[in-house]
This record gives sequence, structure tokens and C-alpha cells, in this order.
Amino acid sequence: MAIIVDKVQKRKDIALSCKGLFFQNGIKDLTISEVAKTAGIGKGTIYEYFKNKEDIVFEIVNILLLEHDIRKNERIENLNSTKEKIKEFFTFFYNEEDAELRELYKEFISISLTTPNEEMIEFQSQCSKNYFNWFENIIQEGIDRGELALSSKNLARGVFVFGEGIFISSVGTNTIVDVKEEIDKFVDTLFEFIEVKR
Amino acid sequence: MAIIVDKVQKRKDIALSCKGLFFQNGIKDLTISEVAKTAGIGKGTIYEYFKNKEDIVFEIVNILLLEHDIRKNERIENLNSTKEKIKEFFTFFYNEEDAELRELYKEFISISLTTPNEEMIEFQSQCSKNYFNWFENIIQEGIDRGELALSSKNLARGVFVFGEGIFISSVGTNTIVDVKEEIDKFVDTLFEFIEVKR
DNA sequence: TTAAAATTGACCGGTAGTCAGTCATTTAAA
DNA sequence: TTTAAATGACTGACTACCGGTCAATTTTAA
Repeated sequence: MAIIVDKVQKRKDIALSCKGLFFQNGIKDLTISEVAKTAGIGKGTIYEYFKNKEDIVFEIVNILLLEHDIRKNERIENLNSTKEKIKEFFTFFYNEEDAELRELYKEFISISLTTPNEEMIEFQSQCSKNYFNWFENIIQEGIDRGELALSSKNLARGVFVFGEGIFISSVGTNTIVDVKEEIDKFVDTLFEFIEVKR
Repeated sequence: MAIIVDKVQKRKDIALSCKGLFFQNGIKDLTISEVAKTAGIGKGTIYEYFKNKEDIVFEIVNILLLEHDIRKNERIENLNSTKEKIKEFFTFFYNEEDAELRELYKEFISISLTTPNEEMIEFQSQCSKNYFNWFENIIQEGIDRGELALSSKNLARGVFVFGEGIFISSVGTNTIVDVKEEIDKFVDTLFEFIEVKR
């Protein structure tokens, strides 16, 4: 027998070691050779841990998104009002500190649109489900506390999906100048309608 | 002097001649040689009319989207209620007859996320602006007719962007089974709130 | 020592994009 | 009317390069 390396861990290590490279250049202008050199391993070894170039981005986003979720969870728990929680949820789309993940997430979306892969779809679906549940719970909580109207729950998916939409729009066009402002306007107005007047 | 061809028209002709190829195979699994063969011209000629493979998709979507807009405009004009108009607006995201354009639009979004190009951003921004104005007008009309509450107008961007979001979600995950149902639920519920009770 | 596991980079097939040359048509001089 | 010059359109062989493979080599535990 020989040493059995922790394949899962090494995959993560390699992915993270070239995170900056992907962030700066984007997947298009990156060669596997460069990635291998940066990771300090041979080109062939890359393929021992990844199916292809896209798979590396997948791993990076996977790791970063998980870390991001933990931070986000903590932040949201410390907030009181439903509106604040929902707004906090959307900060990902404009926060300076999430810029790197946002850039890589963008690449990931692009990949998953053209090279759909069973695992990626599964991952994205899982993320989507989690976020949506999270989101739905926040709204449900608001309803239970008598803050929101009952049928607000039916808006959960829509409001959740609104985030993805504003992201795609802000990245692909120059029509949305201030993402935060746009989000605030939407959420504030929506709350004018769904908040229960006492 | 020699022959002078209508470069703009020829660009369109070439693009449309290989529309089916892009629809069936997707940009990843297509070579310029195949495209040239399908178009019945030499490989070098492709580069006389297009910057690269992506530019061909851009042209196809450009043409198809314009045609689509005209049809959509007609349909919306024939509708009466604001709610129906808005729902009609979103049919693009699930309609069987728009399946082809939707597929190509998906490729286009993917391209514009990773290879941003001045022209593409301009095109997308223009589209986005047009659709948004259209959308805003529909809502404004509803307000003027006393159907909708005044501040509904502030929701325009959000509801508009919701469409993009549901598209990305439905394409990239398996969480949205029935796009039409999801859209209807969101719009119906939203209207419960923003419609003026008489 | 040994054998399995891990690593490697030379190599291969294939593709995007280039470019030197050809072709077809128009213009204008004779 | 003829023909030579001019030029835009077109072409496909060619190049540079890249993703991915694999036979050979190194590493490591037993």
C-alpha cells in the first residue's frame, strides 16, 4: 500500500490555491498549465482531482459559498425585523466584501448554462432549495409574528428569484447603476403592501 | 471597383443559415468549420463578417429577439387587463413556440457573462431598457385607470427583473418544475396586494 | 523489497483564427 | 469595343496553442 491522500481535501487545496487566478483572469483566459503551475503541481495531477477546467471553478464556488452561507446565517440571526433580514439576504449582490465570490459565481452561472453537468445542477438545486427555505422561513416568521399578511408566503419564490434577476441584470447591462438602491426600493415598496397595518 | 456586397445583410444571412446548428448543438460543441460548411462559405469568410464564434450567436439572438418583440407587442396590445398584459410579458420564459429563442438566449447570457464585449453590453442594456419601459408603461396605465395602487410603479423594476431570475433558476436548477405556475402564483399574489379594492 | 498509489510532462488530436494568394467584377484607358 | 488595371470578396492550408491522455517515474507504506 502507499499513502492514501485525502482526495477531497487536496481537491479543495488545489482549488483554493488558484482562486485568485480565476478571479483575476476569468476561466476563458486561463490555461490548465497556468493553474497547475500556480498550484505547484504537474498538469496531469489536475486531472486526478478535477474533471476539467470548469470543475475547478465549481469547487472554488462550492467552498466559498459554504463559507459565505455561514457568515450570512450569523448576520441574519442577529437581526430583528423581517425587512432587515430580507435586505441582509440580498447584500451578497452588491457588498464589497463579497466581490470575489460574486465574480466567481458569475463564471459558475455561465458555465452551468452552457455545460450542464449532473453534479452542478444538483449543487445549484440544493443551494437554491436551501436559500429558498431560509427565505420562506423568514417570511413565515414574519407572518407568525403578525408583521406580514398571510398570503405574503406566496411571494417567497418571487422575491427570492428577484435576487438572481437583479444580479444577472447588474452584471450584464449598464442599466442598474446602484444595485443596493434598486433592491431597497423594491423591498421597501413591497413591504408597504404586505405589512399588516395595526 | 469590384463587387460590393451588403455586409450587414450577409451577416444576417450567414447567422440565420446556421441558427439550427447552434440551437441543436450549442456553441461549445460547434466548430467554425461546421458553421462555414453549413453556411456554404469558406472558413475565412466567417471572419470577414464575425469577430468570433460568440459573435454569431449574438447576431442570431439579435435578429430573433427583434422579431419576437414585434409579435409580443401585438399580443399585449390586444389584451385588456394589466394583469393579463404582465402575464403575457412573461410567457417567453415557458412558451413552447419560444423554445428555440430561449435556448439561444441562454447561450447568449452565458457568453455575455464570461466574454463581456462593448457591443453586447450595449445591446443588452438597450433591450433591458426597452422591456423595462414597456413594463413600466403597462403598470402606469394600470395606475391611471385606477386599477393599481400608486406606489406599484416602484415595483416595476423588481417585477421585471423577476422574469430574468425565474429564467436563470428554471434553466440552471431542477427546483422550478412548472415555470408558468410559478409566474402565475407570483403575479396573482402580487396583484392581491397592489390592486385597488373598489 | 515490493507493489500500489501518486505524480509527471511529453505527446496527441483538434480547433480558433490568420494570411497569402485567387477569383470575379467593375472601371477606364486605348 | 476591347482589354488591362484595380480592388473587394473569398478561400483553405497553415500556425499556434490548448485541453486532455498516458507511459514512465517517483514516492511511500507495509
